[in-house]
Amino acid sequence: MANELSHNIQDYLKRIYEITRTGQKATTSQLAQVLNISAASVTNMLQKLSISEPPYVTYTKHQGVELTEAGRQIALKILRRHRLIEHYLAVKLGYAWDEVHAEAEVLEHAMSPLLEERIDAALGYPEFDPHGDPIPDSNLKLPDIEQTSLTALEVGKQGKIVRVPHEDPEVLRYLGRCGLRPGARIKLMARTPYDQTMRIQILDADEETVIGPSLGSQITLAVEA
Amino acid sequence: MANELSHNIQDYLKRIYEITRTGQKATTSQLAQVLNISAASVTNMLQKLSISEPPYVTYTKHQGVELTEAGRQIALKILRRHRLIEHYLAVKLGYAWDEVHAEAEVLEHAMSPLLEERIDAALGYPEFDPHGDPIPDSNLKLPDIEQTSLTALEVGKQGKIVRVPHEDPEVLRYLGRCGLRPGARIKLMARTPYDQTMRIQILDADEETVIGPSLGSQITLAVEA
DNA sequence: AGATAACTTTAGGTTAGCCTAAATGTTGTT
DNA sequence: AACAACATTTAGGCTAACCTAAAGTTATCT
Repeated sequence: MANELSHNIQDYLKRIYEITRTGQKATTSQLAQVLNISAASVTNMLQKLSISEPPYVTYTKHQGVELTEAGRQIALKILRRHRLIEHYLAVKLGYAWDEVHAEAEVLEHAMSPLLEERIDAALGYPEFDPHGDPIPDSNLKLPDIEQTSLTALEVGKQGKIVRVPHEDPEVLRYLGRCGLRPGARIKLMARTPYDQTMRIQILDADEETVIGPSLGSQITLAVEA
Repeated sequence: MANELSHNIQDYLKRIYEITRTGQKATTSQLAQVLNISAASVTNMLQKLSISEPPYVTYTKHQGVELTEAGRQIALKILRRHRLIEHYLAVKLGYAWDEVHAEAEVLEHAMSPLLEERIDAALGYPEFDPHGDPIPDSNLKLPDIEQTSLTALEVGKQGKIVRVPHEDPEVLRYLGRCGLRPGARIKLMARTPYDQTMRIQILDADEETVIGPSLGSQITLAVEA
């Protein structure tokens, strides 16, 4: 299993990375949901990934998985490709903000190291993709910056939107219409006590919009002083 | 089987197209060789392709296959993508002449119609790829031009190299060193009687080179008056 | 603590695409 | 026209990923 991992396995590792980024373990059913396959199939694969040589995840029954260092490297490599492709499509081929994800999802598995390098160079070795996500460099190091989610922001504070990772183009377009795009500077005006609905001012456009916590938790921003 | 054909099947159809382009049928063993799999597996697949709905090939035992119209459409679509990608990589990402094929071979199966259109547009809707191969347009029509192979050229006549379809980068580089690149104008000076070795003058570079019939038959050119 | 709900695992099965070995068919040479 | 050499087909198997149904485990609520 050492040499070329299947697309499938790469996808598993990518998803596990995404889920565990915040520190929690990735559970069987979470993975079944995001991969849109049965939980039984996930269990099978997780067991395989944990006994492979090298192991890509640490697995404990009923407890979910975490990535090993080997697994993390793979996940970061895919992530790098994904974000480079997104960036490239947006900048060089005129893709809309909401069209890049689906295309990148496929191309990330079909890309040679040479193409990765050429695209990176053509973009001038960017640090962030059009969603605002950081792009791991060729040594798979991520520029780590301090970020909060919109739900964690204090009322009255302001920040710049850095990431809007939703995969659904419709949601992306909706957020775009609200002014909630990567790069936009916003200020949290109010948060209602029980349902945590937030009133937000788009600073540069002089507009206001409203967002609930389920979407808001997925919006990442860099807090401004 | 009507909707999304597997990469594998697309590859089969592409190969059959290439082999049958000159009018002959594609045999089991020819396919086994170019696909680098066993003849038995090929037979299996050909039978599947001939009884699918719609059928993609017409198959007669021991006689090989030909593409149906449905099969031809698929093959041309792949071919179009392959050549667009080759062209794009060469022109926009600085790929060398011998690096484009391998990358295109993978990407052609991972490309959305949108990407195909964008790349086509970015290149200005080209008619030929960097190997000199014609690119089917978005309706899958090929610009058909009169071409001969080097082995069929009369001694003393001259022409422009249009296609050097060899997939092996080493061979491509070798041909390049000899001056036998797409676009080069050449003149056939002599052909030896028994082994058909050819002496060729590279017109614009004022060089001469020698080539045997096995390689020469793969070089396509447009005869000049 | 016991019951139920929610989640996870096991067991057994499917499909696509490949393989090898053995059987059968075709063709070219004498 | 026979037969060797080669090509093709059949038969039986393998692996990767998926599935469903049933069994087992953990968590929650009273």
